[in-house]
This record gives sequence, structure tokens and C-alpha cells, in this order.
Amino acid sequence: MTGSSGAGYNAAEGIPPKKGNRFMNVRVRYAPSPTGLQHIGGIRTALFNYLFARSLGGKFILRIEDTDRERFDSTALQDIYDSFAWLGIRWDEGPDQDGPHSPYFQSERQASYVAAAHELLEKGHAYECFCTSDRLESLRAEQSEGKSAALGYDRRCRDLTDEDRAQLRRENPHPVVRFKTPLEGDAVFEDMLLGRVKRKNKDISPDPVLLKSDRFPTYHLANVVDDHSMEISHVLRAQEWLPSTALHILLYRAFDWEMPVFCHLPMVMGKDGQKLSKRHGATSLIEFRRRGYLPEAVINYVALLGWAYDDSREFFTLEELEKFFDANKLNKAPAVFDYTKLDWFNGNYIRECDDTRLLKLMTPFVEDAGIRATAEQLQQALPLIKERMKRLEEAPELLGFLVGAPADYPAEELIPKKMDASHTIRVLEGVVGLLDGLSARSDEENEERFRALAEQLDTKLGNVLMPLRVAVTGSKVSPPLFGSIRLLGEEQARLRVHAALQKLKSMLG
RNA sequence: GUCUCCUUCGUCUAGUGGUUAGGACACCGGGUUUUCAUCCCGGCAACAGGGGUUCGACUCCCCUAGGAGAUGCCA
Repeated sequence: MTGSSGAGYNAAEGIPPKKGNRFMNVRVRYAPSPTGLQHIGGIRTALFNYLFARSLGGKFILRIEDTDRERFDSTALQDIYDSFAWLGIRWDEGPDQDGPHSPYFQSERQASYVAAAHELLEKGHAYECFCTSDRLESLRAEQSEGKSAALGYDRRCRDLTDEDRAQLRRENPHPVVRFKTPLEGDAVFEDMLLGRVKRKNKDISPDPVLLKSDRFPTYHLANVVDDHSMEISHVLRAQEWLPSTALHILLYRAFDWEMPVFCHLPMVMGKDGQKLSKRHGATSLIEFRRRGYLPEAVINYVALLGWAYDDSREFFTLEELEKFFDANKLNKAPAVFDYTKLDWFNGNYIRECDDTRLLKLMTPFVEDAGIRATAEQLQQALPLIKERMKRLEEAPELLGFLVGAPADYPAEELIPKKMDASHTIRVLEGVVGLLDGLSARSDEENEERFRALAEQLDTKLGNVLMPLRVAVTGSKVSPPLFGSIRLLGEEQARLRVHAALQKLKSMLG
């Protein structure tokens, strides 16, 4: 890899997207840094990039921004692959999907950044800075204390003489390269979503670092160099990047490169209106997986964060989104992540899920909870709990009564309203007789028999079934009773009813 | 502090000068039902405020307020 003249990719001679023809050759990228787990906000950004590309017949590229070797985390890298594999989102070019602009790890493109930095140095758009981290730190401390107007680097090394530099290099042989932010003028660009955004150059970060002392680039440099060399046509990223876009504009200008089209997506917030973070709930995709969300629910919900198709439709498959996505329908305002609505989507997808697949998805959750159930049992249980689950993680608690004893419950739970213990005892004693052959009978038939029993005991059906339900499941809330007993087995049910009777009797003393 | 962006029901949103401001989640009622859930019906609830422009503003412009983000040898 020898920078712009290296083999493998051409950093300097990237073909600029043709003006007025931008949608003809759409190339977008998602550029995560492997420093942490994939955040749901990042997923949203990736999704929108992917959909944008797909809807326009363009290419979606994955680029790993691993220029911070101190925070690099290989689990985080794996998490990127796992996350998108789970979602079913694939890139056209990326680390594991070779393309014309390989490599797709920034750490492997280092030479091109060094070359780019040198180009800027030569053109007079950048300079070497010998200030130590310590000095910068104390500078920052001073500035924040004395609420001074100017924040940031004080440009001490901006106008060094050759002599100064030679001298300083002896003390610090590892200078950084800083951008020479113009003091006058403006940086203006046309955001696809936001329209014209203008910033005075003097308000832009004063001389940010482009090349670190370890010769790795900062985000600003690497991002611009790669977007250019990879012929990225559109940059869709979260609005938190908006402030640094002005700087990027200046960099494109300094390199004399054509700019991609920018589109700054609204951010994803927590309930309190702050950037979505751990204290709001799950934020990493893997947590959503672990809680039992289906990928299609996550995709569907997240797609609707800052985007809407029309005034009524809200269910979409990935394939449909690929067709319908339209950047013109993007919203500008930040969106609050609503876990409740995600649950609602997920419940819908669970209900619509094919039983075979659902069984497969559900099994690990059940097993992890220590429930010993055969595949057949689970299969039979499925229809009973399917429409009661919002998340797969709820399966174990819905099925809990199948394993070991039912949850312990107070004897009072057995007694329906307006009834007493002895009355309830009579009910349960009557119920025992109906247990025989219950499994073989249809629900309708069973219901008839219990109804008859209720009449005989001069009470309502509910007052017969509720004590039985509590006796069998340990709870007033359960999946349909007859089906549950069928799963449990008549014998086990009988034992539980007897246990319940004991409870009631000891209550009477 | 400075800069930038944002502002329709609690939340996600539709709306592109003339609408009883629509839908969804949540919530509250009611119905179906062996509990719960599902399902069905109904209800509550919004254009941040002030100026313009216009015959007419949620829609266009300005200001104010509020919110958010950025201000690193992190991305």
C-alpha cells in the first residue's frame, strides 16, 4: 500500500460522481468503528443507507473505521458481522465481500492517509504541531474554567518557522498534522434533508488534528479520503455529525475533490429527549436479540424512526422497504425510541410467525430458563402462548407451570369472588371427576361438561375454572386451561388439584 | 460560553395555503372470551409563543422561547 499510487485502489484518481447524474451511480457506506457493540441508532443509520442504495439500484458498502487502535475491540468487530447477518442486511462491498476499493479496513489503508496529509502539508493547508497532550489538556482546562469565548486549540504551531520546527522536532519527534482551518470565509453545503447549511470558517474547529502522532488518521481525514477514493456518492449519517461537516467541506476543498451529497439523519433519542443511551434501556442490537425481538420487528420499527411511508401503512418487510424507501420522506426532527411500540410490533410479528420457525426461535429461550420440555411439548404449547408473547423471553414464564410444581400461591387465590373456602372445595372436588379423559375430549366438549358442573353447583363457569386454573398453573392468568392440562397431563393436574384441596382444607383448620 | 440543527396529540407520524388537522402505539371505556392475551367498537389527546405575507395560514418569512447536538491525537 503506497497511498495514492498504490495497487489495489486508487486514492487520488477516484472518479467523481457525475454532476446532475448522481442517482445513476449511488454508492453509500456504513462506517462503524469497532469500539463497542452495534447501537440501535447506528443500525438505523446503516438501514437507511442500505435502503437508500437498494431503492436506487446503488451499492452499499461496509467500511470499518478502526483508526483508534487503543479502543479497538475484536468482539466489537465480530458484533458488526453478527448484527447484520441477523438482520439479513448484506453489503455489496466490505471486509468479507471484496470489491474494487479493497481493503475495507481503514487500518489497512494507512499509507493513503499519510500521503493525503502530506499533500495538504505541501499545499499549505496543513501543518505539523508539536504540542503535547499535556499542554492541550491544561489548555482545555483553562478554557473551560475561564468561560472564554474561544474553545479548542490555540494554533500555537500554525505559523512556525523551519527553525522552530527543527528545534521542536528534537523534543518531540512525533508531531501531529493539523488542518489549517481558514480564518475567513464560509463553509456552505446543501444537505439533502436540511437544505443549505452555512457556517463561518472562524466558527469551525480551530485546526483539528488530521494525522495523529501514531501516524493513524483521525476520523475527519480518513473519512474524507476514503469517501473520495471509494467513490461514495451520498453520505447519510446521524445529525451529530453535522457540526463537523463544515470541516469536511473545507477538506474536500483543500484536496480539490468533489463532495458527496450529505444527508444528516435525525437522531434517535431516549424518553427524556437526550441521545439514546443505556440508561434508557436496551441500546445494543444484541440486547434486543437476547430479549427476544425478531429481526423483522426491529427493522420495521427502526425504519419508522424518522421516516414514514404514508399516513397509514406501517408494516413493511425488508424487501418492501427496499422498494418503498424514499429519502424525500425523511423527517428532520429527532425521534424518541419507544420500547412499547417496538413490543407491539414484535408481538405482531410473533403472531404472524410460522410455527416451525417460531419454535426454533423460542427454544433457546426456554432452554436457557432451565425448562425441560421436549420439542413435541413445545410444539403443542406454541398455539397456547403464541398470541400472548410480546418477546420470546416471555416464553419461559408462560410455560413455567409445565415444569415442576406450579408457582406457590396463597390459598385465597383459589377462592373466586363471592365464594368461600368450603364452596371452593366442593367445586374442586367436582372438578376432579371431569379430569378423566379431558385430554381426549375437544375444548368444546370439555367446556360443556364444566358448564354442566357449574350449573349443578349453582355457580358460573368462571367460578369453576378459576380455582382449577390456579390449582393447575399457580396463577389466575394462564394460557387456555384445557390445552394447558392436556400438556401437563391429567395425572399431574389431578395431583395439583388435590394439593389445592389440601390448602383449602387446612385453611378451614 | 460559542456554533449548528430541530419544534403537529404523552410517543412515532400524515399533512406541502382553504381538512371536522388523519393514522398508529400508549392510556381510558365497552363488546367477544374459561383467566390473560388476541380480536372488534368507542373515547381522550396536538399544530410552542409572537409578529408578519396573504382573501385565507399547521403549511411561506422573521423574532422569541424551548430542546438537542457539536465544541478531543473518539468516532
